[in-house]
Amino acid sequence: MHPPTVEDVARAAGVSRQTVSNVLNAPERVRPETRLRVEAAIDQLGYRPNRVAQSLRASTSRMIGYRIEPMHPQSLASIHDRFLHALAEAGRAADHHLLLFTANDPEDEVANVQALHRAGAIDGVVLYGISTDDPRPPGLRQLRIPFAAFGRTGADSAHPWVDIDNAAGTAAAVEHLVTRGHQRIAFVGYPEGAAVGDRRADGWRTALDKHGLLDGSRHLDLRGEDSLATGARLGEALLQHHTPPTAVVAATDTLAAGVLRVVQRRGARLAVVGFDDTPTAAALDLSSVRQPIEAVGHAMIRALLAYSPDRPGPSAPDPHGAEPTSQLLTPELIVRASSALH
Amino acid sequence: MHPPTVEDVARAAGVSRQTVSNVLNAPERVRPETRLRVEAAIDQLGYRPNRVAQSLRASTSRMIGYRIEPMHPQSLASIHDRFLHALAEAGRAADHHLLLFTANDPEDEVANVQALHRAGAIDGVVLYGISTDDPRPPGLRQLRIPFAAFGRTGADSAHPWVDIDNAAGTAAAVEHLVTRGHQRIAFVGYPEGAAVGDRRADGWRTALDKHGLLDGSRHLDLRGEDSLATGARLGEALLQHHTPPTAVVAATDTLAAGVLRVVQRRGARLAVVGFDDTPTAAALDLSSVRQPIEAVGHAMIRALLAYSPDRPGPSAPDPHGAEPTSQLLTPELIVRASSALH
DNA sequence: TTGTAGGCGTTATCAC
DNA sequence: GTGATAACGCCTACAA
Repeated sequence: MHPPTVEDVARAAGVSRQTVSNVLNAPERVRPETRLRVEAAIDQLGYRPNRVAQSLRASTSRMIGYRIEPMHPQSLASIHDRFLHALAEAGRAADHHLLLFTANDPEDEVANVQALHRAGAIDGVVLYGISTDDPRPPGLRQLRIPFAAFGRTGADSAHPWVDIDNAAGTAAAVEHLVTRGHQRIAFVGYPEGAAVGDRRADGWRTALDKHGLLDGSRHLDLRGEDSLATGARLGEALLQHHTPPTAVVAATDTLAAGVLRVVQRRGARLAVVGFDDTPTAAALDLSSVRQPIEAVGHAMIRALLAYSPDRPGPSAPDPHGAEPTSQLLTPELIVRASSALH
Repeated sequence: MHPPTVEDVARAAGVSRQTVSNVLNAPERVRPETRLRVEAAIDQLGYRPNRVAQSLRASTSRMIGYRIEPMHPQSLASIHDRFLHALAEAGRAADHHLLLFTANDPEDEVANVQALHRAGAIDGVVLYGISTDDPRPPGLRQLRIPFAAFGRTGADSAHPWVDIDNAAGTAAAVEHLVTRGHQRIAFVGYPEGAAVGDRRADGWRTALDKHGLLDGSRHLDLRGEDSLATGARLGEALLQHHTPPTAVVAATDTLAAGVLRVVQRRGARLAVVGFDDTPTAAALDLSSVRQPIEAVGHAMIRALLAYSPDRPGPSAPDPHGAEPTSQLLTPELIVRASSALH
């Protein structure tokens, strides 16, 4: 009726509980013939070690917390789905599972993580959508709760993080456009101050400068919130400029889609490249910079688990003092019609 | 150092462990003054009951399994993100959390659910994307693992499910279009045989019939796989028909987006309504039928937990024999430019 | 090589 | 009203 326990397996195999445990955790210590008998019993009963009991015993839940946010309605589909799947897949490989929770804001997230951690429900947490002055890294560090962050804050980076090279992404977009003959290439991005947005702007600026095109394009740097409407508004402004650009690099697919809408409505000729390669980009035939999100997920799980070894013994070096295993991954440009037709 | 336990609280409050437990689980049994002292100690130490120990003790993990699928690349952003958040939120209200796992296919999913269930890691599972002949409901039923399904299979419905009224959704789209004066309204959907697709086609057909418009539109019923390319191809076919429609109801936003692309490319006048109200719909200014996905999430958690009472004692009636608390929820049409301009 | 004992943190049961 | 005892299933010493 109830799932079998070691006890049941032991009885079935005619050995003691510990022999069963040894077969599972230290097979070399048990005589082959005994092992075979025990393994047969395990198979026959369909025995699986009870994870809850294991967790209690080891004071390790093998669970990783993750806050699932309500989707921002004004923004397009994010790459969130892909990221979550990558995390789950990477976790599986390390015999860890994801535990989803909700929160109202970053402070609330820290509080909920602390509660879950104290309750032994999670060993650590993966942070998504890090902002420049994100309160979560310092908060969790102070609580000594293991975590890994997707993205970097402004100053603090003395904890595991994984990030994509945003500047390299926009730079690749510029390279592509320059190769296709564009000279005046605009940038449409977030307001200055957002770390991700600033890095994407940097990549655009640096790549232009490398080709000696910065002087002709520097004034074509427009910013606004991440929404379709803003993209459309900024696109409009670009088209009405007295020296309009022939191409635009956008900081997000959402902004790019807004620009694209204006372009199509006006029948203008303006190459557009977005960022994130959301499903919408494919739908719009929009060239976009694709984040290697699967690799990010795997790197984050690795970093998190390295940061918080299974059982930090008292003699082991303080994991919080160890050098974090952080990584910067390079995105890839996906070229589609929006930048390749004219 | 380590999180405080009942023991610590008891010591701090000068009572025994059980009194602490009573304060938490049967407050009426403890003298008010003692209770206050214990509660103060709990607050001061920041004590949280260890969920793992609770789970072991109660043989209930208060975890709900959920398979996270890799996103289908050819399809647009799904409503998956919203759904997951709704589930997590609803779970929180019931003191349950979601545990994410991966699987290669439905059979593998059942196997993984069984493993997790035997291991005591989950109490039940929420099924997403049910197809007509889905192997998961019968499989899980046979394993006596509690579950709730988003969607219905062909025959079997003797288990908790929540579904949206797909026919009502397309019918609402038709009503809207008829009100705006359209007479020939086409349908673009999945190949026949898919339960969801068939129901959406039914709604279209029935609504047309109600207005006596079915004869003029019956031939405008095109099917194909759920992709942008297919949508574009079918849209093309519709435009070149000798009696072309003036409006189209699509079974998904993906198909609708494909149609829309052709419409814009050709400058044709054709109203389009999609289904799912994905973020892409907003990006394309595409009217779309929106599923009340938050309500679905809540209903599913309710159904699942009602289906699997906390501790099904041997004397309790077999939960698998109880009447399932299933629900059909009505979607809502979101009108945008794609169907409201002309 | 195999078996015996104890405890991870919680709560239900039963005395006091 | 409060406190001792036992048990959930597992694993890690230690002993045989």
